[in-house]
Amino acid sequence: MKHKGKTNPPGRIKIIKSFSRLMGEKDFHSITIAEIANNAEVTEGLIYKYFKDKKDLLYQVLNDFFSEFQAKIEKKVAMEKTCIDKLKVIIFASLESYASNRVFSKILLLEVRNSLEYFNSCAYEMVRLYAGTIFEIIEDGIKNKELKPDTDPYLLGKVILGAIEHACLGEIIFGRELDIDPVSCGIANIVFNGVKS
Amino acid sequence: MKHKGKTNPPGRIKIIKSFSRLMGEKDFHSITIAEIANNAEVTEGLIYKYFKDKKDLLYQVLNDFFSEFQAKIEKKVAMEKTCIDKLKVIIFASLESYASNRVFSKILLLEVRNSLEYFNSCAYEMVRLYAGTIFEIIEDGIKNKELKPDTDPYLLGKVILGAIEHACLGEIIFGRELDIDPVSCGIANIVFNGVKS
DNA sequence: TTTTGTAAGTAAGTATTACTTACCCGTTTA
DNA sequence: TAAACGGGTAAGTAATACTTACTTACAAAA
Repeated sequence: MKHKGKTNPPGRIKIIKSFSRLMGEKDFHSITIAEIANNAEVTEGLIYKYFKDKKDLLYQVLNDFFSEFQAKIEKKVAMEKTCIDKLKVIIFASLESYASNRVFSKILLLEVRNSLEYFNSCAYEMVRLYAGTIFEIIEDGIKNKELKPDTDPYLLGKVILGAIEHACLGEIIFGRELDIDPVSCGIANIVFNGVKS
Repeated sequence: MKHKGKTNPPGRIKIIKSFSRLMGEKDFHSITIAEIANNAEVTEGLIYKYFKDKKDLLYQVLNDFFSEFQAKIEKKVAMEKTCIDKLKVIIFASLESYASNRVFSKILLLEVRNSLEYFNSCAYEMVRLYAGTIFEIIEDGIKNKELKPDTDPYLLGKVILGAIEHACLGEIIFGRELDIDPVSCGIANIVFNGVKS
């Protein structure tokens, strides 16, 4: 009997909590199903009631985190008027989320992209939405002349996303603190004004 | 009896070739040791003569690729005079290498960063060298006034690295062709001149 | 009130897979 | 000439992801 996803029973919650905790301590591959089950005080079999396999558990956890992240971003973006301010908010809020939720950022930036299944998951659907809003903001910015007319919106989007990710990658991997403010201002300054004098 | 690394026997070469071939077809985790051994026409045991474990094999292959990559970059950079031209060359050459060697880019961008062992490997040592040269070029560019004086060299380096990686990530993951020229020019244009009109 | 269906959870497997151990054989070297 | 060593094999072992068959509880239908 497979779980249909209509309810959220205590066992499932315990599994997700246990797994998230373990992801804070080590990498995905070195976490075992037995470990997750023991830690959650359920049996191994129950994990396979709620999750297709180990990776599905990873994707569902990411999906939960990303929903929250996406909602926060949308709300903050809606409060800004100009394209540049919206993008600045996205840069800041993304860095803030990555810095404050290490498990989330570890999963998103380091653990899922290596397998193609991920790109068919619900989690990836959300990521596409997030990227989509960035592209739209840029397109609007080009239309209303805030941004240079020859800007490639997709490329600019990728540059911003890549900059955000790479700027906090070291901190995420090595568990260091990240000083969000100067980093997000720095990225915005580089991308909007350029570094050539 | 462990291998000391003084020679490069045919078995070792066959293993590396076999593994590289398989990495072109699927992700690291779904490649089995048995598969690598069969494909290389050696026994599983031999793999553990030359490689500590499966991940060590991954790191050694990456190291081989990266040496080549690094040498090519260094040579091209040496031919340029200005900081901006040097950075442009790095952007172009990096994208070119990622696009022309998918196994290399898959390993570097998608398969190694999730485990801490990698950051103690020789391969990572080379990556640090590569990043180091970028930082140095930027520092020189600030000193000789090519770049704005308030530029944070480390942050700019990360933005460039992140932009390069993210700009070709989709193509690497989904095996699509990448049109290097417009992408590398586009990144350079964004980073050097900014997008604000 | 009985029955029936279903969701939550358990217990004991199985098959796969990374890794080990003990060994063989030819070349060099002390 | 024997010991050491490098390249390679064969047959294990231990661990770990995943399965299958089962129990219990409970709610709705008959």
